[in-house]
Amino acid sequence: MKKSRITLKDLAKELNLAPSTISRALGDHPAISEATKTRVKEKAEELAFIPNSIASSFRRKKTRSIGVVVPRIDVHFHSLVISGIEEYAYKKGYNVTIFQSKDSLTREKEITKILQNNMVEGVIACLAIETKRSDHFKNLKKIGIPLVFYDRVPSDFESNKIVINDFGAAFQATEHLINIGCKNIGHIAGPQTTGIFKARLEGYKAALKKNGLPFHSGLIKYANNLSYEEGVSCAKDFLKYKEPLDGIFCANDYTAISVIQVFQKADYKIPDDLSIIGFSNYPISRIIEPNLTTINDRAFEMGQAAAKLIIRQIEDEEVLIDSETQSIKTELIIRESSMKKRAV
Amino acid sequence: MKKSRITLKDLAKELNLAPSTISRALGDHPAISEATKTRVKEKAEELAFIPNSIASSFRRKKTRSIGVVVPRIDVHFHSLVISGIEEYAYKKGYNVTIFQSKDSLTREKEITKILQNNMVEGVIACLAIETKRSDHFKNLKKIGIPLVFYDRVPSDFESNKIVINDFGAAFQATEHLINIGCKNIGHIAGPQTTGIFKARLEGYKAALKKNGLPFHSGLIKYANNLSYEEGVSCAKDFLKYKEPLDGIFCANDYTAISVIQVFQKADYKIPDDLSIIGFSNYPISRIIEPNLTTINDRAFEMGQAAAKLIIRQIEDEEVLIDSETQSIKTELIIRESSMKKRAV
DNA sequence: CTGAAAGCGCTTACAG
DNA sequence: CTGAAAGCGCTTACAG
Repeated sequence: MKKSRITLKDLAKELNLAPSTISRALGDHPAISEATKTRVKEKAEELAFIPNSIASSFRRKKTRSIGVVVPRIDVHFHSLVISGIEEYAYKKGYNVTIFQSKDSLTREKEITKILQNNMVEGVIACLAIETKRSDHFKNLKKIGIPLVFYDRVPSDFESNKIVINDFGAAFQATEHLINIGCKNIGHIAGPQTTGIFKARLEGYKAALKKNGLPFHSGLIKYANNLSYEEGVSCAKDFLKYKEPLDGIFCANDYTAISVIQVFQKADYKIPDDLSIIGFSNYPISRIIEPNLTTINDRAFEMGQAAAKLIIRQIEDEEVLIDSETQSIKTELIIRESSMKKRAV
Repeated sequence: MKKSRITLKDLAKELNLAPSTISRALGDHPAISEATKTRVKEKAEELAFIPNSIASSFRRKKTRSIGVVVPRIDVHFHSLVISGIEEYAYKKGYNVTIFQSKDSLTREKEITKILQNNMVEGVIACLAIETKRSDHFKNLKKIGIPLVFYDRVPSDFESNKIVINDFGAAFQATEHLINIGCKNIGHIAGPQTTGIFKARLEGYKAALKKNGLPFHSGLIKYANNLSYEEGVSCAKDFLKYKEPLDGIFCANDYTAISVIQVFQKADYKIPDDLSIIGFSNYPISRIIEPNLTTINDRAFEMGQAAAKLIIRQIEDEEVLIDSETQSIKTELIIRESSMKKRAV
């Protein structure tokens, strides 16, 4: 199947030059005369010479390739992050190789093992849900492969991180509900073993406290996967709460949509009777009726920032910074589900 | 930054064996004694030896890596396909490197150029919308890199393809509308320069014809991107059609959801007054109310099939098949938006 | 401005 | 069952 391809040496023979000269001419080395460069490049074009980048990578010990480990590619948030990574990496001449942990610790360990084999110059990762301790990533760091985490980041060792201010975003969302007049505000929370969901819950609580609103544990429902179905069941629980809620802040968009639908069926007017806010700005949030107020978590920008940081780490000879955390600015997108001011 | 790593040679010296023996022991070569294998493997473990896979790739001329070119990673359909590719490739020990054409022909050409440099052993691609002629992919084929297309496949040369039967799926969807009693059935069509959307339109027409329903050009609206917004505008046009429609088959889910919403606002009961079918089974289709009847296009399975086919092509020494087209079975998922039988 | 030479870390055909 | 040797296709320090 494979045809044998033209090499530098072939080109050299053809032109009566040394392979080293060809290599330098093609690489626009300043010491080579313009005349030679032109000759070489024309011949290369003519013979359809394509440099063997594997040989080059091997020789230089640089693959210009970065590895990305995500829980699942088909989760919209991650596909946006990957898109941002690819976008920036492509501009800088880097390849992006993707692995899915499927949220399995075992698989994540396998992947980090594979990634040690010199294939990639840097790794960007979001931890699997199952992952509590991240020693397997420490191994990568130990052999000198730069590492950047995003979203779910390790808490058990210092590393580069791209995050958003989950606490602040949740605080802002909750305070927005308070500002439009909500008094009984519920929260659908994600698994509290994951830092980001813990922070969202804390932000919610802090906003209540700051504004002198009472807090009852019954105002919080926990959803392990924050799935649409779990959202439905949380919303039904909220319906049974001792006094009617007038605001609900949800840790993601899917559960927020469940709340809209369940309360609409119970003859609540949204946003008049109940205001709802989600998190992530999924495409569905601007399609559902009423449109959903939500937090833009800027997944694409997170990906770009991660790529930028990892490439800087790869290319900087002297890295003086041991680790770096970048917090990406979020944005509260106010839509119909929290529009109306209510009488106070 | 980079620490210098242990090599085969280091291991060899340590154990007083030849590098070739180490290489074979680690690779479980049958000629090596069990005793030696054990010694070598233990030492390798002890010194945390990791084979340099770039050196190995270079030597063997095999990278165990496949390139994937998609229009956009963050389009759910493609992220599902990629997920399927990664899933199968991972099991087989292949890496997946991703490129986004952003639906730009120029960028797609750049990418195919990059892919010629020996980095990948095979390429899976979905053509950019802009791409009409695919000579740039022919170059890959010419230098012996196996190629598999999915979804948007080239019409100007023979190649391996993973597709669905768009004609048949559209036919089935339309006939389902007819079977539940619809008489005036509209269609929101995608750009007719793309084969799959043409086939969906043809399938729609064929079903009308077979069942003796009249066809008027006013029953078809064209949407270039099949975006939600375009869907809204098509739906508004349908509202003005000379007689009321009782069924609409849409070339994707987003436009179908627009139709649901626009007609609901015009006081249509769905599905009683109007039945609606989408295409692709996006997550939103089971969340929107009423739930959307749609075609499961099995994107994940397409990805798996593409990966399987490309790996077979890479590994088979003697390829007797010049090109192969696999058609993945689709499924009509009947939900609320087309549930009700109507009086005939 | 150009060339000869060494070598990156593996693998494999050949020899014993 | 093990080893010596050659070589994959580049790049680069050194020499002239």
